[in-house]
Amino acid sequence: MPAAKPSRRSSGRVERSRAEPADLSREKVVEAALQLIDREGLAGFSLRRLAASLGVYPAAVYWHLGRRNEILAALVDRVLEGVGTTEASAPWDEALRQICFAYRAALQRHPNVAPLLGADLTSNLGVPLDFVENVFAALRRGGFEGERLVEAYNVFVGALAGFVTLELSEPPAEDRRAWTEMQSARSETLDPKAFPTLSGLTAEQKGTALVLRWTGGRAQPLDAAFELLCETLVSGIRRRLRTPSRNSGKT
Amino acid sequence: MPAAKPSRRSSGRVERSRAEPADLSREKVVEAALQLIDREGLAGFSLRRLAASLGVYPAAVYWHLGRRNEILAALVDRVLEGVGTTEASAPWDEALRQICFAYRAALQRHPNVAPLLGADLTSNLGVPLDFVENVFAALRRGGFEGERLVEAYNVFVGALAGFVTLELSEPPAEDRRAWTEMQSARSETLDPKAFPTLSGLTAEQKGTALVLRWTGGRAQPLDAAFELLCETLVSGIRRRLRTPSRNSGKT
DNA sequence: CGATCTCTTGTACAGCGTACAAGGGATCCT
DNA sequence: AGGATCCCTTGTACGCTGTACAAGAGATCG
Repeated sequence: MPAAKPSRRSSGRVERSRAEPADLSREKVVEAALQLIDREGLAGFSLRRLAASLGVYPAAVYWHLGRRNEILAALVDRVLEGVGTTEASAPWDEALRQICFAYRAALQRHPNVAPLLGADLTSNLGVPLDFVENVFAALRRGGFEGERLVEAYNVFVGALAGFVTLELSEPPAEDRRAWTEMQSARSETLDPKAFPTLSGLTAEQKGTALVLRWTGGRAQPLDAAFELLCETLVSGIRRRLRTPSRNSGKT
Repeated sequence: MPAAKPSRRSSGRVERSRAEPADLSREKVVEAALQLIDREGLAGFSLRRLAASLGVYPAAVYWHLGRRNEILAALVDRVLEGVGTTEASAPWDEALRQICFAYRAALQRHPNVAPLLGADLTSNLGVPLDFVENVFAALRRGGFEGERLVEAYNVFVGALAGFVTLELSEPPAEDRRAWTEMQSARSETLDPKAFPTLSGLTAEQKGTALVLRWTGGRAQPLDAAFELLCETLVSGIRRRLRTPSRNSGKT
């Protein structure tokens, strides 16, 4: 005898008249997931909430997208769409710069997705291949081959993705205030004996320094640092081209 | 009427004779948490499992360490212990290099902790301040002041921490095989039209390239890439010293 | 000897990811 | 026309999670 209302053990569904067709699709679910995550953050995202936002039972979204990880991968793919595209005519270092800025811009549009890219190998399945292709292509145009090609690629991608994720990370939405207070207290009450350099910093400096800051990189983008990062990566990689390869005379 | 055994609704505790004193302490709990995370990975870590491994009810560990986030912050602090220390006599760029390698070595000892540092602002509370202090101190010794000091710091810390987290991230432990197959299938069946550069790579190259690889950075450390990253950061930051500051004539 | 403090027990709540049997409704085959 | 087949959704269930809190044991102190 099924109860008239689910009442307990929240079914994760919202009222919806039976007449409407629901009519889900992969794209619709991904779009709804993105909206939910933009609104509530990654922590506030769950299959049940996603289902509820579509007026549907959890297993329905499950059917279209599969497990949680696959949903997130699809999300990553959606967010990074087109991030790899560069002007084919651009010189290789210029192409790298374009990719840097496009990547960051894409994540700034959906900053709550950023954590997925920094820490979770799972979501790598979602990274669009043209992004990878174009980084490799640019480096090859620049003159990299073999081992050193992959090295340069890893440095570029690792530093870029890592930096952006770190920049965009936010304090936990729930106890945001407590966290903020604790963090700013920590950096105000520094023992000048133990931390001479740190205690010499101005409050504004501490407020924008990566580990010390008590606000996420959304409110305060680290634009100057990011530009410096790009230039550093490009020039460091270019510099590498000039150093002799161990195997230079081999082939 | 309490049941003789907890039986259902697993209490998260393991059998332990009442006589033993438990006798927890902050340090013991942190140590147990670290062991658990080393063994089972971050996903397999929960307050209940931690409590069980100590033969204690969950609320007991709660009492000593507080919420989950605070436990994780304590963990980060524990893992990064001493990572900041440099020879005071070392020139600034050498000090930065030392910090790079010490940071990576610390996380390689406990790779499952890595995701915490790349993505979660929460765990920043756990980063030891002497790490921050010494990066700042080195950069200041190098000649950085004001805005550019913080910029250089952010580039260094962001790229370093980001890269290492990315390098050490692993596929989800549960369906590791399915994931591996899917990922390697993806990079073998590349359309050479759409991805000419990628499909020209050897299997070994694809297996070590950051987004494409189907194995984590623990089995295959990206040593060469990491060294290149360090040199790139140091040289890029040094290069910055030579470029004129916008406000140069101001003060 | 009783009060206070420190630490642990025991239980509860709401929410989570995942799984699966069942069924409605359209479509297609014969 | 009627039945089988497929696509998609409903319902419900299981075991797990973080967090909370009242109650009590045991040591310490006045």
